[in-house]
Amino acid sequence: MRPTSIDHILHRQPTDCAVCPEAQRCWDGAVPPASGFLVKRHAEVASGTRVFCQGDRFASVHIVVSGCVKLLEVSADGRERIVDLCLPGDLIGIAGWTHGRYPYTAIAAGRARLCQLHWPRSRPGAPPAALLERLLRKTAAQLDDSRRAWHGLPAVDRVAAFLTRFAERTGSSLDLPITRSEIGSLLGLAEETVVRAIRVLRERDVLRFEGKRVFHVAGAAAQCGAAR
Amino acid sequence: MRPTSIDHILHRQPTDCAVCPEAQRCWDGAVPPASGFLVKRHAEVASGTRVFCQGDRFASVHIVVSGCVKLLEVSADGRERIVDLCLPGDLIGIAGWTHGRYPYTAIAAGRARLCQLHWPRSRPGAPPAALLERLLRKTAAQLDDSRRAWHGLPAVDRVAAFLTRFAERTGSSLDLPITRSEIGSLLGLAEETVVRAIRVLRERDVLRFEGKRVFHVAGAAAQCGAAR
DNA sequence: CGCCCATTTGACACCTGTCAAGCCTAGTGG
DNA sequence: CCACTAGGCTTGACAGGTGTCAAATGGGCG
Repeated sequence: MRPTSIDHILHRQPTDCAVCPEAQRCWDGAVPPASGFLVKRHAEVASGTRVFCQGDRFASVHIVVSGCVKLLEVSADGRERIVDLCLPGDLIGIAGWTHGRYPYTAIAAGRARLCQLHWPRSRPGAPPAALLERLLRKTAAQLDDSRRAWHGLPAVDRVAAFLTRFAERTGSSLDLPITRSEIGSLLGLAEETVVRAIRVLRERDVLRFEGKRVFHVAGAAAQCGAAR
Repeated sequence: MRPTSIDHILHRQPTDCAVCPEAQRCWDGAVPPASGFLVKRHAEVASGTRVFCQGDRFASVHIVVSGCVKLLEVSADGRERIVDLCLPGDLIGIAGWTHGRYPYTAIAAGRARLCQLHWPRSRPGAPPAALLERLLRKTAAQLDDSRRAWHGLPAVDRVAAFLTRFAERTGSSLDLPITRSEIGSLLGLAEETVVRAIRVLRERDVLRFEGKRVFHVAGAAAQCGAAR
């Protein structure tokens, strides 16, 4: 499917997150009204929709409300790599603020809903303090998460850790919105290695296939530690 | 050497970064006076000095001014891992703000100078907006950097990328403040693999040993791409 | 139906981790 | 000054894990 841009959906007035029932998840708690938490709420977009593109001038930050967004980076030598998979509550594009341009492309993986933060255009007009504080907390948490990556773990454990984390954040029953190849790119593994790792996990009853693409994860973290 | 704590050095009055000649590097530009950029400047500490400890209650954020600080994390299964190596300009400990406790231990690797940010104690009294903005920019940049990691690269390329990045930030002649074993922990490689990778790079004339521990890196990134 | 792509499986080379041993340097104490 | 030690560094042998290549299978969609 050819990726389509998200731009045509943006003709809305800003909404104050204070009146949004889902603000709890986005901001890790309630937000006070009229303190700068203004967003444009997007309609649900189809899988493959492009939120922004690597190299585009930074415009604003997005938050994932539902679904899943993948971040793709094309490195200097031309190889494409999946940098991260963003789930509800995750910030997207904040790195572009510092650099002036987005360092990666964001594409919806499966249907997704997003909010686009209202971002001041003028240079001195930075976002208000209350918003900055939440953004900083969230970004710091994401930085911490990304450091806690799957360094040095064998392939099976890496895949198990990825699936466990994914399941924890989406519910125990999950329908993976990305291909094995993309999981491999994200984890630094070959596609075939991911397939074999998933087979091992299924044989260990850590994963159960119900129907075709629906998985069930049962205490993968515990199994992982016990079985090493 | 037994790690000593940094606490005894903290009996200083806060300094405004606006009057500091090194603020340029810390904040990526000049900072306006009296806008909340207050720090306690630490005297240079010896290698092995502990800045804060994993599990300690969050107190404040530090910035590396000179030298090098390593972040250690002891995971749930007891294994120790080097999470990151922080160089001048890097923020340390911001993750503790969100979590309430520091998620890793920070220890000086080689002599280091640090500044401790003046941090409000009371909950509503968050840092001022100008400071928050810079912190957010820096944290976002660090997040972006950490995502650009060495995923999937072969060992030689990973070590080359690490050394190149280190050299870029410290100057072309470098004296590594950490052991091969620690580099391995940081990159997710075995100590012996790091040694062999360094030997390969030396044979390729990417690295040159001058004296005993002094290296010279010559266009490792270019070599790396060309030689794959 | 026929094509395209994701998934899966097998064979095989080689990269990397593990185990073991020895060397080198700095620091320590006699 | 020298022996001694501890820890970092290096090397070798070897097995196992992982990437690569190749091919078959299956599902979705025109």
